[in-house]
Amino acid sequence: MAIQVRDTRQKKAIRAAFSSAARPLSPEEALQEAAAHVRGISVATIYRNIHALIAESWLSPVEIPGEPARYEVAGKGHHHHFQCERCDRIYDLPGCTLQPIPGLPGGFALTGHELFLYGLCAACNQSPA
Amino acid sequence: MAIQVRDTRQKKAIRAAFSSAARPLSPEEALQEAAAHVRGISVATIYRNIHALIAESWLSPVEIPGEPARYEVAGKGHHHHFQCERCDRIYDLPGCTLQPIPGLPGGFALTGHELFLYGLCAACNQSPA
DNA sequence: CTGCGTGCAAATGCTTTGCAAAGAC
DNA sequence: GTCTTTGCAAAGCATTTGCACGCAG
Repeated sequence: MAIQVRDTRQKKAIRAAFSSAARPLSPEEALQEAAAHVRGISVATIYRNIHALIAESWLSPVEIPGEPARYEVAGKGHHHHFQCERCDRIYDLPGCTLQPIPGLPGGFALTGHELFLYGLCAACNQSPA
Repeated sequence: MAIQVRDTRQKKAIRAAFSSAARPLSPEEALQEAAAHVRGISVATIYRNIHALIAESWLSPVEIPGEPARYEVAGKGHHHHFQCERCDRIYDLPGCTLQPIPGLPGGFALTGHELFLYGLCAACNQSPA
């Protein structure tokens, strides 16, 4: 599959969905957003365009432990994510405050890290249990 | 599905697989280990017993971003994991050195975290590229 | 003996892919 | 018009489940 180059109305809608979202979206969420502007858009198209946009470095994947991946517009620099345990939405957290990593077993080489925080988002935190 | 209570030869083999492993195992890895002792053991049995052992708090799941979950024997206390980018194996890291988490957006409540480190394990680090 | 647990195979849920038709340029 | 991208439906994986037989207690 070569990189997609044409600017179709589906691709525009998908870009718009991610651009206007304040948080990483799942393919399903992106589909719903995009479907509001392009009726009949299919999931396959969402997935194909997500991959194309990643190849263009316009999107980057946000892999959540034990959950389907989300995606967000690239270029935000190094940061981590917060998942709400009630609504399952993912939020961006500014920056990375990780201290120098300690005691790796001998012979191991470190190249990167991922940090996830869990809790309640503002919306869920305020609403009744 | 009620908790499984019988000590079948399959369950023994599965427990043995995780007990003797020095690292979290995927269901597939557990199957291969267990199959060496119980011929004809099926994947379904692996999954069913993994869930039963989790319900017994004997196993705990290790969810990896973007990868099928691994499982390890429970009771190790709070710790994190390291994934080798070459062989994809997961290793335990002793303890948690995470500093108090900083600037959460207003109204958010923190309840937990997950940290993953990536790099090369000792074995892969020494072998030719 | 009496069921619970197993193996098998069919069923999921999410993601990917083949193919003919629609549409970008 | 040409060649890419779409929509649909079928195929893939990892995991789950239904069912009849086999084995633990």
